[in-house]
Amino acid sequence: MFSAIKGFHDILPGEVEKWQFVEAKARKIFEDFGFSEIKIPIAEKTELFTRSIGEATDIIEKEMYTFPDRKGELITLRPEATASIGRAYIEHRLYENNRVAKLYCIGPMFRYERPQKGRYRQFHQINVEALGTVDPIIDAEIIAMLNHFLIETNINGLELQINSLGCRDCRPGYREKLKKFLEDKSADLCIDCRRRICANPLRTFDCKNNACQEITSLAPKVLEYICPNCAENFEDVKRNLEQLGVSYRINPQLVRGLDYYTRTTFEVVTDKLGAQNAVAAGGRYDGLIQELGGPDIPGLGFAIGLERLIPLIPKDKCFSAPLYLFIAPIGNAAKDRALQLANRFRIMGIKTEIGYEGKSLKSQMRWANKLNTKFVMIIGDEELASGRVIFRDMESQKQEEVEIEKIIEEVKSRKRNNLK
RNA sequence: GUGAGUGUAGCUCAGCUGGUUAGAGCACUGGAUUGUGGCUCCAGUGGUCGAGGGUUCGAAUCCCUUCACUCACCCCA
Repeated sequence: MFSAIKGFHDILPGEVEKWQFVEAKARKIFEDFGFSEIKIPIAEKTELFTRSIGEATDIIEKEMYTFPDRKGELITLRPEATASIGRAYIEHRLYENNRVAKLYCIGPMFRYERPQKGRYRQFHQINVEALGTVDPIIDAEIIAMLNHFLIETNINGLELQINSLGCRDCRPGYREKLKKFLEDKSADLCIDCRRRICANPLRTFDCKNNACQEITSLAPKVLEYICPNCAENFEDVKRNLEQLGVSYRINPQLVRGLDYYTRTTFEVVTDKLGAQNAVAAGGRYDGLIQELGGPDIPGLGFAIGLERLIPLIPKDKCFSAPLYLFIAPIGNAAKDRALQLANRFRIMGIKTEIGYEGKSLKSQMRWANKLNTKFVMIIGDEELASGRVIFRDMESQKQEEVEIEKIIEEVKSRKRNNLK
């Protein structure tokens, strides 16, 4: 017997309705905010990711699904979407006609990690990117949009945290200061943090070790070292968020894992998910497009982790359209007729189901009940002969014999009047 | 990659320190109700007890190996 490969999951009916709900909400809201959907390949040349994400990150070092294609070229299943969107943006010169490109993208990502709660090898993100402006208005706009989206999905208990990481001018200086601080204390740091000092000192802030946290809480904070431009920029973002009524908490220890982030960063966390608590996260990446070989164009964006968002959504908010009609045939001749009738209803846009396999009427009624249908149409030899079928209202338990054509007309007119 | 926990029916789980025919609830099928759902009652279908090896008169139970899943570290959405 086959099972899905480790860390890959099926999303079954009953669960998939939440996904549809979330995706529909995202599309509607993002379009209202002026974003357009972009569909991009799930695989890219490996170098695109090694260039953008950062050589020292775990994603590049050990988490990518990389393989040679038939000609020996290295291909990678995308571990994140921003690099691909950046590539598409440059390749199709989306910067030429539009001053600002506002894009979103929904789809799977792949990282070869050990699966655990909220972390899978194939996982799904909704990505949002705005390329082409440094205006801090758009930082606030995007965060406000994310905030609005999360409110609309009926999730509570989320916290929005923001920070600024500085720009390419001021970040290196801060990085060195932090590095020096950590080197002095390295004897008291855990083994992972000692490794981080060189690889990515900012990430020591994310360590869960108590001793490390005590030390990093005393470490110099980015916000104290960013240049006046970055500081002013951050003030603009905060002011705009306040004016939009978006509540946030400044977390001076908030850093991002990917190398390309600059200036504004943000993260939405929950306490209901266990260790993987970031539901959505993002920030600015002003150097990325140039790094990928494009013009020096700034950008920012965020990603929502759907496997993390969806468990938080109350189940009763999402359901598929209710079944309107269940046709229960008795006998083979009735089955053919049932199929023809069902087809007519379905073409009219009426959600209709049929009983299969010549099951007993009792069994079909049970099934119809389970499907929560509004009406059941019973059609057997007698009905076939008379041209009148039994039409049963499941809720009121009342049923009547009606001519087939009459029912079709009746349903049609109800649909016209939007009575379902 | 490291650590811990769990694998018994389609699902959720019982099964005591090894003891002979492996259980319950839900679900499914049939009947009570000859062609009528939800409630009730009765009956039935369904299991190589994750896999392999070992100890033993005897293993779902103890030991070893292995696989899978889960959670945590790491990493990150």
